[in-house]
Amino acid sequence: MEKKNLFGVCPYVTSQKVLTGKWSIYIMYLLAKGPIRFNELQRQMPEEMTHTTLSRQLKTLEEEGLINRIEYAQIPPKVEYSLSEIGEKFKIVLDALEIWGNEYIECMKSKKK
Amino acid sequence: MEKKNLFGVCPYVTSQKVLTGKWSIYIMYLLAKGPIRFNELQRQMPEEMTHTTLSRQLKTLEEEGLINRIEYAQIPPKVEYSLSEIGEKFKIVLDALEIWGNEYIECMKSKKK
DNA sequence: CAGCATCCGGCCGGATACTG
DNA sequence: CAGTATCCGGCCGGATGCTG
Repeated sequence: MEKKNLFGVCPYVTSQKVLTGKWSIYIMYLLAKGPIRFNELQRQMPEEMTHTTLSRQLKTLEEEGLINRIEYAQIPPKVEYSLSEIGEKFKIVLDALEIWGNEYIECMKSKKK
Repeated sequence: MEKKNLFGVCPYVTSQKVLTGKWSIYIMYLLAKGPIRFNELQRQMPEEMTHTTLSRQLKTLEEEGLINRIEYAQIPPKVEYSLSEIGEKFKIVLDALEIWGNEYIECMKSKKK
């Protein structure tokens, strides 16, 4: 039996692809709180990252259709990012990740002793 | 304010790290069905991948504590992989991913037209 | 303020070959 | 059957500098 590329077919393979970026989950988490501007977003990221990197990640997520980018025609420029419709639905994944992530952290702590 | 590495603190950052591997989600999905042997696992993976690659991914997941590796002392060798306790709890994430992944796939289909 | 162009280095996954 | 050793190429993220 021929093996196939299941991207766009299997939900797990597809999700994996979307979540590959080093920051995608955290960006989605921040956007889930509401629309946010570029610089504010960068400030809230957990680790230092250049705007180049953040910009690239956002562009990828936008191309994947997870987020919306709204540009206001003004000086200085203002751009707001927000979750798209399908991005909003991603919140159930975020919820699950939050629960599991906390359990995992606890689990690791108790093993280190 | 100093930015910090929130691995082991923030559930999202921690989860992201764990899910970076190109195959991690699908492996977890297959293991969630029950214990499975190495070769059988490889056969069920969606795309062709060498055993070297699979072996490395499994080792990583094992080091992270998500899966158990049980080696049976026999010839020919037999090794079974299964979810650890914290790995079992990961199922809620898998469920969320399955739901969202399918919605995402549908969403993309309708946009391509 | 937001973004792009470009360069660079490291890491990760794939391929091949060998071991018990 | 399962795994390791080694090499290699590509991709992705980080750094820097320029644009409107």
